[in-house]
Amino acid sequence: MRGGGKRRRRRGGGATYARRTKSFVQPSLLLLLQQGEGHGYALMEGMKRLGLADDSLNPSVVYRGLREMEDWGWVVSRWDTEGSGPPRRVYRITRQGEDFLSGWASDLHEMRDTLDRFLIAYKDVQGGEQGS
Amino acid sequence: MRGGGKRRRRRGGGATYARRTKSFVQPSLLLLLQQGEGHGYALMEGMKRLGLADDSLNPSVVYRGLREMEDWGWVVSRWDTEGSGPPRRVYRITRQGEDFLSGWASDLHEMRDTLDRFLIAYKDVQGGEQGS
DNA sequence: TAATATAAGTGATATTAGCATATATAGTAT
DNA sequence: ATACTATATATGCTAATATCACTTATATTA
Repeated sequence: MRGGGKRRRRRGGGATYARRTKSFVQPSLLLLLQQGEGHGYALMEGMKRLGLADDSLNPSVVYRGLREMEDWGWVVSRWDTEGSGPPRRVYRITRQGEDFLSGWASDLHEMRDTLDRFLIAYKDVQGGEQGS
Repeated sequence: MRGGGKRRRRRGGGATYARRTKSFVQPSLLLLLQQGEGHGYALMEGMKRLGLADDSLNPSVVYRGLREMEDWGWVVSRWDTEGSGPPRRVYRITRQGEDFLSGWASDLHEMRDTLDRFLIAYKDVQGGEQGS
């Protein structure tokens, strides 16, 4: 579990591949961006809408997550000053980002399977020894 | 997701309830201990056997996880010098530990559901735009 | 003009994970 | 006897990650 093995070679910006399974925010952002470009605030709302985050999600996590991914080349951004309200930094996913998301998804799939094994084992134990 | 809400009151040892969903090692250890007492090394093997960890699991994570849980009162330990090989520190889960495991399990259940939502959404997007 | 919603950030710190290494006991091979 | 291997527990240090508290700014509404 946990990414499966020691693929710990460093990337350009200081990130490692091993971090892929850890954060859930970044893959969620990439997932939303694959459905069309968007800015931080809207993406944050989108995560809540899809049930990928709740109100405890701090905006700083989103904004930092996006800037970080831009450093790595998974997304690119531009300023949007049209419309009302403060200017928005609008992000678009890159080809690299899409590739990375794909790998991330399979790691998360593994993680879900591990969680399933845990939950099944837990239920088994619970069922088998009610009044120890 | 991520434990649902801001239940961030501090515990005795400095741990927070919010950490519950994070580590996967400690709930796994408690799960194994619910099936009978055991020492660190054996528990580590047990985790691998159940598919809850792979070879990348560092023993220090297990040993520190156990000592930490002893500080919190989820487990108690004794030395076992019988049998061959070096002495083993044998752990047993406490009532408190069982209660905590139960809450941990429901957090992990939530987490699995969130992962499922992500994976389904990802599959949908993948299916809908093959040649963008 | 004050409050609210929207929007994007930064600085500092807390938490968690991982790597490298140390120590020790007992069994097996040379 | 000595070296090697498996078992067993543990600590120090550092890297990675998450979270908290706070700042800045624009536009709308009361």
